[in-house]
Order: sequence, then C-alpha cells, then structure tokens
Amino acid sequence: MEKYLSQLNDAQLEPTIQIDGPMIVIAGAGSGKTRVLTYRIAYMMSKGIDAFNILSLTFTNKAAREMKERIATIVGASEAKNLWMGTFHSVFAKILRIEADRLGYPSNFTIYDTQDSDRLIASIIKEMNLDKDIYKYKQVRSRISSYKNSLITVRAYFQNPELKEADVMARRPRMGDIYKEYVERCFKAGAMDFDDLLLKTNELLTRFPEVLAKYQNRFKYILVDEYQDTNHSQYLIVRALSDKFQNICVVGDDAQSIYAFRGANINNILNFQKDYDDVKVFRLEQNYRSTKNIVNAANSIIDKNQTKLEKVVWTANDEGPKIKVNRSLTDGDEGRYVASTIFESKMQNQLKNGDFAILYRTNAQSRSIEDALRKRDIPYRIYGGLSFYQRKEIKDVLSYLRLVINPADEEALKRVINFPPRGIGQTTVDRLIVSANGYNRTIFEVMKNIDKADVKINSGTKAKLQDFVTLIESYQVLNQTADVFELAEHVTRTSGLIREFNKDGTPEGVTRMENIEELLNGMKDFVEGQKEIADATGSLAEFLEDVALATDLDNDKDDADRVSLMTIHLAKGLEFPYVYIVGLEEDLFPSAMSMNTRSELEEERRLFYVALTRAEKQAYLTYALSRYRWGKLVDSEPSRFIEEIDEQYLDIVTPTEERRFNPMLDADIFGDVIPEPNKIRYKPAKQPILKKGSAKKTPEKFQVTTPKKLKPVTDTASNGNTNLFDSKLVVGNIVKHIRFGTGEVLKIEGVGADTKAEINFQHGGVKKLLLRFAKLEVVG
DNA sequence: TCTACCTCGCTTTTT
DNA sequence: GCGAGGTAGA
Repeated sequence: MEKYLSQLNDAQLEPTIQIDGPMIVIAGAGSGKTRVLTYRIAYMMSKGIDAFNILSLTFTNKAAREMKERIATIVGASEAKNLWMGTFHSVFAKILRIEADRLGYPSNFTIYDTQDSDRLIASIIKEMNLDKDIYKYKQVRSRISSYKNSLITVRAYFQNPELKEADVMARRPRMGDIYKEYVERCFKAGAMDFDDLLLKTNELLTRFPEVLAKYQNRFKYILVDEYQDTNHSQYLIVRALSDKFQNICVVGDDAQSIYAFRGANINNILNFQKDYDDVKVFRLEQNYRSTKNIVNAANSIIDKNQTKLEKVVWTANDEGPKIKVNRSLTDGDEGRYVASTIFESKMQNQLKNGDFAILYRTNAQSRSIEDALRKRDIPYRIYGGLSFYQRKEIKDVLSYLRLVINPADEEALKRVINFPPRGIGQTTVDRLIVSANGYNRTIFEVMKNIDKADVKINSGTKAKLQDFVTLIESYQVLNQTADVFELAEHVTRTSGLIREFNKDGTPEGVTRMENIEELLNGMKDFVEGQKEIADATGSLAEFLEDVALATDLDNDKDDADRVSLMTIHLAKGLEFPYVYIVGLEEDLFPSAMSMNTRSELEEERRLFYVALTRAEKQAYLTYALSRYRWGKLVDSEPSRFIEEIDEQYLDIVTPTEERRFNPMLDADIFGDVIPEPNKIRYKPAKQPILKKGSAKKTPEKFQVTTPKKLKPVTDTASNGNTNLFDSKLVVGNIVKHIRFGTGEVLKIEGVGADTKAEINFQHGGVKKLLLRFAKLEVVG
C-alpha cells in the first residue's frame, strides 16, 4: 500500500482506492474531500493509469492548480503535467479551439466576458429601436444565459411556442429576435460567451460522433469536484463523456449548493444514483476543520432545509468557544466592532492578519468594513468585486490585443476604435455597423475596404479609419515575432493609451498607469512561466484565454499578511481560523430577492451554512440596526438565520451602543458630525479642480477653482459672498479649516515632499473629496 | 465630434 | 454612491 494513503481514515480511504465504475462521494464541509480527490488521482496513476486518460474538473482554476501541485509532490511533476485538470470553462475552451472549424469558428475565437455581452446586447436593443426600460440588457442577458444553459438554441426557441409565449407574457415579445441577433453577432465576431463554451461543447459532442468517441476514449476516467454546482449544460457534457467507460467519480455536498442563480441544478447531485447503474456511494462525515460548536451550529441551521441528502457531519475536535453574535447601531459601528475585535484578538493571541476573514453577502458591504480596518491600520485584501481584468484601462489594453488575434471581435473594436480619441465618433461607428450587417461582413473588413464600401463617411474620417486599420495590422505583424510582453508594451506606447492616461496627472490617471504597469509585469511573468512548459506556445492567444477565464481568486500571488474580505460565494472551499459573517439582516442575508420561494430561501440558508463552516476556531456573526443602502440609511432587523441556530452554541455579546465612544478611533477624521445623507449631490469633476499655481517656482500655492454649479455649502458666509465653502484641507496629519471661493489661492505650508494631500468640503456633515494629490512639491 | 455635466438605475451571488 | 449612458453646448 502506498505510503501517502496511511494519512487517510477509513471513510476517506474507501473512495480513494475505488477506481472503476460510477461513484459519488458526498462530502460534508471540512471532511477532507480535496485530499481524497488528489490522493485518488495519485493512486490511479500509481496503478498504471495514464495521466492523459484522466480528466478532472474543478470549480476554480486555483483549486485545479493546487490539486495538480499536490499530486506532483506524490507522483512527480512530469507525470502530473499530463493530467487534464481545470474548470469546465477552461478545459472545454481548449477542446473547442482544437475542434473550432467543425463549428465554423476560428480556432482563435475570442471569449466575451459579461461586460462584452452586456454591451453587445445593449447595442442590439438600441439598433432594434426597442424600449430599453422594457428590454433591460441585464435581464435580457440572464434570460439568454439561461436558454443556453438549458441547451435551448435559437432554433429550439423558435420551435417551442411555450418559450415564445412566456416571453410574450413577460411583455417582451422580441426576446427571441434579440437572442437570434445576439448569437449571430457573436458568431460573426468569432466570439463565444461563457455559456457558449459549454453549449458549443455539447453541440460538438452531439453533432460529431467521431469527436465524442475521441474524447470518450481519451478521458477514460473522469472526476468532477463540486458536483452540486453543475448546471444542465455541464451535466450533459459529463454524461456524454463518461457514457462509454462509466468511470465517473463525482464529489460534492448538496448542503453547499449555492449557484442555482446561475443555472446550477442541485438535482444533478440528488439524482446521480439514478443516472448511472450500480453507483457506489461514499460519505465523508467527519469534519476536521472546525470546533464542535461550529459544526453543531451549522448542522442546526441546515436541518431547517427540506431538500437535502441525509448525512451527519460530526467532529472529534475541541468544543471551542461559542459563536459570538454582535449587534451594532449602524454599519459603521459594525465595521468598527470587527476591526477592534480583530485588533484585540491579534494582540491577545499572537495572530496574523491572514488568520481572519470577513465574509459578506454582497460586495457593496465591504466599504464600511474597509474604512474601519484602515483606521486601525489593519492590512486587508479584497477579493472579487471589480476584478483587475475588468478595469477600464486593462480592458482597453486587452482590447487592442484581442483585435490583433481576432479583428472580427466587435466589442473590442468598438471599445478602442476611438480610445484614445482619434476623431472617429459614434455616428461613424453606427454607420459602420449598419454597413457591416448589410454586407454580412465584419466591421473591420468594412473599414479595410472603406473606399469600396457604400457608406456615408467623409473622406477625412475615412482616412482616420484606414489609419486605425494600419495600426492594428502593424501590431499583427509585430505579433509574429514579439512575445506577449513586448507586443503589449509596444501597443500601450504607440496606441496613445499611455499618453492618454498620463496627460492630466489626475490621481485616477496615475492609478491607471500603475495598473497597466502591473498588467505588463503579469505578462512578463507569463512569458517566463511559459518557457518552462514544454508544449506551451507562450502565445498571445493563450494569454488572452487565461485572462478571460481567470477570477480574482486566481491571482493571489500577493503573499503579504492580510485580512481577507470576500463574498461568501467566493469563500467556498476556503478556510480561516477566525471568520466574521457580517450584515446578518433580513433583506440583506437572506437577500430580499431570494425570499419568494422556499427553494430560494433554502439556497440562502445553504449559503449561510457555507459561510459558517469556513471557520476553524471562532465565528462571529454581526448585524446592524440601520445601514446605508444605495445612499440611504435604512432600518433593518436581525436575520432569521441567527434565530435558527440552536442558542446553546451562541454567545450574545454586549451591544455596541453600550461601548464607550473613543474619539481617537471612532471619530471620522474629516468631521465630527453625524452624516446626514443626500443633502448634497456632487461628484468630483474629472479634471482637477485644484490646479497648481501659475508659477511653477512656488508650488506651495494652489489655485482653487470651484465648480460653477455647486451651491454654497454653508449659511455662515456672512460677507455676502455666497460662493464661499467651508472646508477642511488635510495635508498629511495636519487638518486645516479653510474657507475658499472661486479662484482663491490657498497656501499650503509645512508639508514634506511626499505628503499626501486631500481637499474635502463638507455639507450637512457629508464629506466630499474634491481632489487628492499623490504628491506635493514644496518650496521654502 | 468632443467634453463636461447630469440623470438614472442599480446591488445578490460569478465561470 | 457608483458607473454607464445620455445630452447639451462648444
């Protein structure tokens, strides 16, 4: 018997050494399922199964990478390399590239992200002259997405009167037409969206029996992790591929199914035993992660769900402290509670920041927590939200690169054709689209042959279009010889992107430049990394694919010691010694949008179960009595989930309102007035409102130019000048009260060379940032 | 065609 | 309390 197998208990060992035939492992939270999966693969290989014949599907790229690394330590890196391991999307994107021409796609098809899809749908709705209040692009997109995930193609849609009927009833009779146009436009652009990667794989496997046979023979052994989160499309792929050999092993936990909103079907795991003959069922019920208190509390919650597979999760771990429940007055107090208890337990128990995680239902909740952590100087890292690759400047760079590979890519083209501005306006682009649709050509092709095309565009603009074509073509030439990094570097310089972001010296511009730099660094790493992988081409196409399917979690190369902030969805599969679950309030968690049906509510409850079972040593549950939501202070009630926990596991701690107010920690540094929202609506202008004084030699002088339409923020302007603003200027740790008006010059003294300066003003207690300088120069 | 400003809608989660 | 998209004015 292999040595590593001795690390497993009996329950884990059985599924690990069961190789042939269909089997399901129902694995409770923290029961070591990843270990079973990795050891099982290692064991299979030690029994002589060729790594090339094993397909292993995981939920995140990160999970795949970690498993691969662990397997590599057992069987050796060179063998592990041959395993097919990745997410459904990434594995089948690779296969689709190989087989693309069968489906009429170029092998270098673009992968549209959600934003690309949204923009395309929005522009289709506009082109079709539909009411955008009835046809909301996001709703349309999610409708299309669910068609695709249920394998309802455009043709199937139009053949099924019920679907059409449903959309008519929903007062969206043109839904099918939008769907049709969207699919055609994607196809013409040589682009697949996320759902297409699965849908087209299904199409490939059903339409081409020889392809199906090829991959069935290739993937003699299939493993699927997080099976409870597979959707119908994924389910069919797995069924098709495993049909011949039936060596299918799925692992999952029905209690952790939290992706129904995206089409995941919990019945896939509940019905697995009906789908295959002679299914072997294994259960992992011992939890190694958490204390008894946490495990039992979690069990007492999930008990409330009706739809579930029976299992009893238990642990031999210590009892541990009870779960702390804290009530706060506001979300700000909640943040301060979290920050101060983290601070205290770090001190008392010699802990690292990395031992703590703060989990929330929605990304918007992170702000108040961040503010509090910053004031305590606790370093943190936010996962999710707007990911790096979705930032404007990054998408701009990537769009140029996408065009290099696939000039048909409509969304990339529309994005950069006039950014940086080169005199090609909306009207021109609209005409190009109409013309391209008319000729049934891509926009790029029309531009290339603009002289022959019948479009109303004046000659000056035509020349600009040709310049743009030439620019992209020059990049294509360079791509023949240069690596990804060299090309991207060249692109950012010659496209004018760098100039654009550098030009005004605003703080946003500086951040954008930093992000672009980070992207370039990432490319350099990619190029270096690819050199070590034998069959990797290091190509631009490969880089773009990685990027398209990357998630925020995948880019965790930052090993600094930080507190983690993320949504519960992102936290699935992770564990932390100390876990805060914040915002446990009705309408927030459970979400107001998920309380209409029992099954929605049960999913919320599973989500809570997932959150709680992330904790190893101690869990904290917090809620606030009132909270800022969409800019307004809203009263809230504690979540029903708190009540649902058997109270013997809970420790209701002193409510925050009884805590003493500590002005040093609790007061907002910009003001001591309790904010009164919505009194003023003002956003900092893009251009600096503060400009350096005319004379460069006296840079301590700053010219204040106030926006014209800003109303006076104070009544105390007694000198008759109603354009005076009461404000605070914060320079480093110096806070100055200033009153300034249009055109007034401020002197800022006593600052160091790299002091940060912020100009704020207040109205009704609401602080507004006018401008932030990264750097001040000082004379005298 | 470009820019600055304003309005609106949105917030549930993501490959 | 943000971003996208629309609009008005240059």
